[in-house]
Amino acid sequence: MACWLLKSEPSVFSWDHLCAQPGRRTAWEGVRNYQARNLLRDTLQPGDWGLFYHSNADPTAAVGVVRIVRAGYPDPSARDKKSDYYDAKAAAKEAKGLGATWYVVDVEAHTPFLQPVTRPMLQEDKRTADMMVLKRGARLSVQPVTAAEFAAVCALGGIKVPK
DNA sequence: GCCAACGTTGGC
DNA sequence: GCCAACGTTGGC
Repeated sequence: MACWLLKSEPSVFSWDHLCAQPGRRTAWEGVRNYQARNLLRDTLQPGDWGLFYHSNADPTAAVGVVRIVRAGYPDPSARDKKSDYYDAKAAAKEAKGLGATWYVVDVEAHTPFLQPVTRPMLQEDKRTADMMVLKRGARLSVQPVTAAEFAAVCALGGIKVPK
């Protein structure tokens, strides 16, 4: 069972937005970075855990645990003209049967943290201080997290490590 | 709002 | 294929 950190700007899509979705689940749309795309397409698996992280936020923090509930499949927003994430080139390629460019997984809200685990908290705790999200210039929106880091963040958030 | 870091684009 | 210019991300 792998663990991940999923970044989202709460002004665009927050934990509360996720919880308001039918079934508290959603397709993790709009990732337009090849490295993150590869993880979504090839590596994330149903049953994996994710830390939902609010970037560009006040506070910038991990706010809850999500579960990956569907493995990678083509991102519907890439071919949806009405979507902010529409990608004309990718849509044309997909329409010709040449395969999708962008991928999503489905995620489901599992447990909110009792308190947000803020960036300073992550920096100060030696169990989490090496997390990728804290590195300078770490822009990857889907990041691997170790099981130990995941457990520590859950503890800091005041919840039991889900299993 | 600033700006450093990063990824992508495009001229050559 | 190189690399400068550009746009975006995201912490502060």
